[in-house]
Amino acid sequence: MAGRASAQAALETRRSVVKAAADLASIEGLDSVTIGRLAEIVQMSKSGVIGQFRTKEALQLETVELVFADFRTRVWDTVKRFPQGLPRLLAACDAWTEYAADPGYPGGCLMTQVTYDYDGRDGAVHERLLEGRNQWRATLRADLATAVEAGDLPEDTDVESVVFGLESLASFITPARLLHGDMRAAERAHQGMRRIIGA
Amino acid sequence: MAGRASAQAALETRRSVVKAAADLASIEGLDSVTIGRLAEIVQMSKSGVIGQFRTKEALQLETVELVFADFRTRVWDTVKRFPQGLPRLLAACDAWTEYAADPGYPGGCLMTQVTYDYDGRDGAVHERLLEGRNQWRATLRADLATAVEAGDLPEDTDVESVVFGLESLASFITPARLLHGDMRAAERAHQGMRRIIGA
DNA sequence: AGATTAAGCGTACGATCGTACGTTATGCAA
DNA sequence: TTGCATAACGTACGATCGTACGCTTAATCT
Repeated sequence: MAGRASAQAALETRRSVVKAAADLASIEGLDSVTIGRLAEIVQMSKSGVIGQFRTKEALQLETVELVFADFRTRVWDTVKRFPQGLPRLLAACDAWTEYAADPGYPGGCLMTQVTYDYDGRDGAVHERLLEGRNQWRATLRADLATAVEAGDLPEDTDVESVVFGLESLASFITPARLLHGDMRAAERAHQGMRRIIGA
Repeated sequence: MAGRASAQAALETRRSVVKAAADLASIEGLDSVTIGRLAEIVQMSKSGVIGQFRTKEALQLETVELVFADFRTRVWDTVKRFPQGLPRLLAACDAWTEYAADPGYPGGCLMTQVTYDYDGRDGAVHERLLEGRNQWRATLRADLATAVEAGDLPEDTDVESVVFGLESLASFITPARLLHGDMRAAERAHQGMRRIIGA
């Protein structure tokens, strides 16, 4: 069935391609995702796939956007109603570890995968990734600062190091699960987070 | 200069290829390393490069072997003289974070890179990686168990979760440095490790 | 109804991928 | 000194890569 000019159907096509790209990327890395393999998965021609995005980098960027959207939905949306400070921080630890343990992608948490894939590269994906992660870091920092001000955390709390620790623990859930077969990775990460926060 | 049959010279060639592969892999991932690019770097023909290893997977495995050798030299060899238990564990934290911060590869710690690249894949590299990492984990577990027995750590220490925490923190040094530009990532990891251990 | 727009297809391109093969040149053993 | 093993070469192969182009077809708008 060639050539339905319905903008709505096209949008659905885009989404299915991006979803397939995310699935593949979670296993092999976003940079190893190939137009040809995507075309096979979504049962389209290569030109039909790339035609939606004009360039591969645009497809990668839209995939990253999906990752952020997922993270926002699964983590931020369940936490934003909590009062800023220690309560929201602890709620974030819950939602965050839960998300990393069951991210909805076959190869584990795509946020983690993309982070380690593009940390040492240049380009638009690297830049967008950094921007998105910084937004989350800012939230964590705000919660920590508020918690310290409120007296819920010790005065000498090293905010930057705590943020580092939380991100570390969340990021190791995927390899612990996939490589070492650790099915309790999420709860270990959660336990570590509490210890790092030191509440 | 084609065809020197000196086994010694050939060994040097192998090493230079593997070294180049490690350098490249630290940036783009081991799976993205290409015979052609390696040939360019070491100034050889593609067939000359692959001829040393017969297959690309063999080259990848030998590269992983180099990574383990480096880790052994830089971390294990500097801590193995310490008495098993808390002293060796703390020494390991020092050497480990130091290594991750300055691994000698342009794209950061290759051990980390390979871990996140192959955690969700099948194959010989995945298997070898798991084996190598498990060896290190066994050492950490032994130190923790001894430390608990000796009364240096609390009785209720969750050994497995502490191991998880230490590996997490070490693994996030590279992305913190490369992505977020955090030049103090190693000391943050070190600080976190002490907290996780809870000594 | 006719014109316009755009989704998706098919084909083709130049590059590069990993690997196989035969050749050449060298060092070492007989 | 002759013969053998092998390091490295050059070439070639089939696949696959990302992308460009033109065509067909269907939905939308005048």
